[in-house]
Amino acid sequence: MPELPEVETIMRGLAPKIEKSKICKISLKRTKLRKEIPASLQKIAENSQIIGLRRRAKYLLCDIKTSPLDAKKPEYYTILFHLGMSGRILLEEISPEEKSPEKHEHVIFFLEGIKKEKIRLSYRDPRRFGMIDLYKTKEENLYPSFRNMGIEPLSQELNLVYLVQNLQKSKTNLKNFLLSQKYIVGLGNIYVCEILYKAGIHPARLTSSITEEECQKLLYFIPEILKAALRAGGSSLRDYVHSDGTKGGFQELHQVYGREGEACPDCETGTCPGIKRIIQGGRSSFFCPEKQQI
DNA sequence: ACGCTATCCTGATCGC
DNA sequence: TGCGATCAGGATAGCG
Repeated sequence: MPELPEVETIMRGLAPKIEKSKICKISLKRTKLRKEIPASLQKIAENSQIIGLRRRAKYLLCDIKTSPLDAKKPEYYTILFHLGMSGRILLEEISPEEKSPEKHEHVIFFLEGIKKEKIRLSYRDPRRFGMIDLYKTKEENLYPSFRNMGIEPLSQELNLVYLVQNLQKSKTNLKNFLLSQKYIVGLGNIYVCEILYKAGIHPARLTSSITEEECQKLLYFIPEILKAALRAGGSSLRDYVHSDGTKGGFQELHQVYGREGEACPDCETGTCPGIKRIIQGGRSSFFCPEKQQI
């Protein structure tokens, strides 16, 4: 389940290898993922140059500059990738003919790097929860996914005023608030569970009941957990791997996620009953009933 | 307008 | 051993 640290890690691994590359050919094996891949992708992006890679929320964005055949001005587009639950983007430095597509390999980009090397960039996604889309870069903020989207958790925008105001505005519990992408982006089930555990706040607490002191803990642990996950290269549970196929290591550092029944790492033995699991909004929440009281 | 629920999908795992 | 049931959950349409 690629969340902010996983997408950022993939982006950082990919960027130095494909920036300034030319997209020579795009091979579409299946066009229906979570939504239809636009039919214009090949026409617009083939023969374009990759200007840069970015991450926004859990989206990986690839900025391209087209190469019109006639004397027209180039146009700037962004190819958007979302990895859903099981998406991977894998980079291999091989010629196109050296490898036939694997199962669940839906799209393959054949690139030529700055040193004329051949690069095969493939999008694989067994569960097809991901998406690939295209829009004009300057119209990015009109793109549906980016309208009404919250702020980046590692930016200065995440501060006490912002958090207090939005917690008051919201009428849900803290787990759903952090997961919704409406206030803060990039957090998924794993990191929300880990953040609430370290902050010592029960996931079912109503947002309106969160004190200023608790806000300060959230403001500390949201970036802290994300940065620790980035240092470890993300969390590899099922499908997530880096663009070179290697795994992240943060799953070893999960304190509560997926650890129902285990002892709470922060509690002294005795009264703590260990990690519990509840369902909120159809999703598992892992927490310590001793540290995180309702 | 907001919050909640169902939906999409397949591989891994569990229980009989 | 085999096979059906269950679980995992990000974003979003649709409902109340």
